[in-house]
Amino acid sequence: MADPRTRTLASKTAPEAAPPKQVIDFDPCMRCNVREMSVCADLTPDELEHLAEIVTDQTVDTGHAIFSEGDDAGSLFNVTGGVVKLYKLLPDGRRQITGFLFPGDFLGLAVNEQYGYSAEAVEPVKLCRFPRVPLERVMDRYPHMKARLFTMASNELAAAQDQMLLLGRKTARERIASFLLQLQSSAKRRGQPVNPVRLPMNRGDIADFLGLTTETVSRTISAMKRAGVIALREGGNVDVRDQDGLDAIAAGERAEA
Amino acid sequence: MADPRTRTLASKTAPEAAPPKQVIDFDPCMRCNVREMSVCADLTPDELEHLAEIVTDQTVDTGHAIFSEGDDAGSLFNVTGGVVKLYKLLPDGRRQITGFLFPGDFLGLAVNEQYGYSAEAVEPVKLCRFPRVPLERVMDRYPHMKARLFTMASNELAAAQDQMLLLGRKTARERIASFLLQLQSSAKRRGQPVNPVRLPMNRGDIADFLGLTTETVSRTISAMKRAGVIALREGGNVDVRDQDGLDAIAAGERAEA
DNA sequence: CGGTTCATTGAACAGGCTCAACCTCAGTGG
DNA sequence: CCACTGAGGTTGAGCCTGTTCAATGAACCG
Repeated sequence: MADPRTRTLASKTAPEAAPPKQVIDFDPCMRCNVREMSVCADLTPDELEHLAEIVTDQTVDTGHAIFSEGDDAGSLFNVTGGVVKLYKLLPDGRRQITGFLFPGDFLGLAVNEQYGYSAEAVEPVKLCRFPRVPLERVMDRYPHMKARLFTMASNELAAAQDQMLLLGRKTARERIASFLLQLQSSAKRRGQPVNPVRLPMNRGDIADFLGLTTETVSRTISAMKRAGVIALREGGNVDVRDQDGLDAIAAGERAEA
Repeated sequence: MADPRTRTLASKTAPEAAPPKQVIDFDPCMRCNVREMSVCADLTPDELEHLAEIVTDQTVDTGHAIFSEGDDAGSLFNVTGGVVKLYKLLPDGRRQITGFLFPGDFLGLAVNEQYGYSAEAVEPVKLCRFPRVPLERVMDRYPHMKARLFTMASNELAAAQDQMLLLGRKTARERIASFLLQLQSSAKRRGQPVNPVRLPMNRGDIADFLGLTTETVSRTISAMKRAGVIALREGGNVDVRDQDGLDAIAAGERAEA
């Protein structure tokens, strides 16, 4: 059994047959804290082992790039800790953040062999990295992993359509409220407290996500604070004081208040 | 063989075992004029036959809905003629068009059993309709059809990200120019003339796609006409007179002119 | 501490919106 | 044949939301 990654399935105990450069750790995927909500959900221990053979862990510090638009799209990534922002730039530097990623989310889908957007750490990030080619080989063996990837891409597409509605048609106040609700439901999905809402990104990032300026974001948040809908906690986190009010604002009702 | 659509694959000649209501036409997919650029590209005649068993043709008139947001997502569709718009609404009627679809494009992906957006005919549309459940059965047999669907969804996602950049960060002039370039490249991909550009949708639709108002769309087009970048032809089609100028405007260069 | 980054607030500005009038054109019916 | 109608498109005038420019405050850190 020269290569455990060929179609002849490797036995469960094959560390001695691994590439000599490093000892393969079969455990990281088994121990993965976000597996159940990631692209790796529903995999059998057997399948996880094959994944573990090709995966490498990676850490990225705040403000550092994971990859940049136009880079060769050599890998897919799964966020296991921290927060990532995805963005596109115009030649003159205007920036649009297309999404924030949290533990369990994946990134790296590309259409033309190249990434269509840049990815950067909002706070210290832990990732697992799947080199594309061997990953595809594994997924060819396990179609339901491909199906899972497809489901997650579909969810991303739906989120992108919501964001288009926000960017094209909502007011600044509605955008901020919608954003807070997004963070709440994202936290809920990951089993984290919905209140207070953690806001790991700075005002500039929020602005570039919502199609506004930092000043407008700041002013709008201040106004909602003044109105008693939210309150600011330490660390810049947001305490939602009037959930119904927030929901109403996001839905486009409640012009004042 | 009571039902040819069970997992036991139907033989090649089974029209007598078909539902009595209508004679199955094995040809429509073989004759399909957009197959090569659709989700059905690269299928073998054998696979096409199985598709043909579940597909039904459909026609939708201008202004009529194909489905609406919240409907049960029972089918996927492939556009074979005409133009479709996809959109989302806010409770007060504000509308964001998330995309225009042309022959070869597909629609109907859904996340929760329900469509997340509405689809309507911009001009008379011809569709082929794949009921979801039998389609998934067929795709389970032919994984590369699933792969093709995944590729097209990825392309859609990339387009959505471009659109977010447009909606969040581009000026009205840049949006119009980008839109015209989009139509050009879409026409090119389908082997249609790039100039003049056909504009089958009205000003209101363009506005709701670009996050503007009809007035701003109209004024901006008039300004570009005055500047000699474009000219209007009959049918509302647009003749691009200065392609470099249009490219420059879309890229954010050229503040005046 | 001094320096740097991020957030907040103020004042003036402007791009695109709102409201409104008018034009064109296709269809329709007297 | 022409008047009438209605929808879509264009243009104008004034306004408003969010931007720009600028100053100040707050937190962090070597």
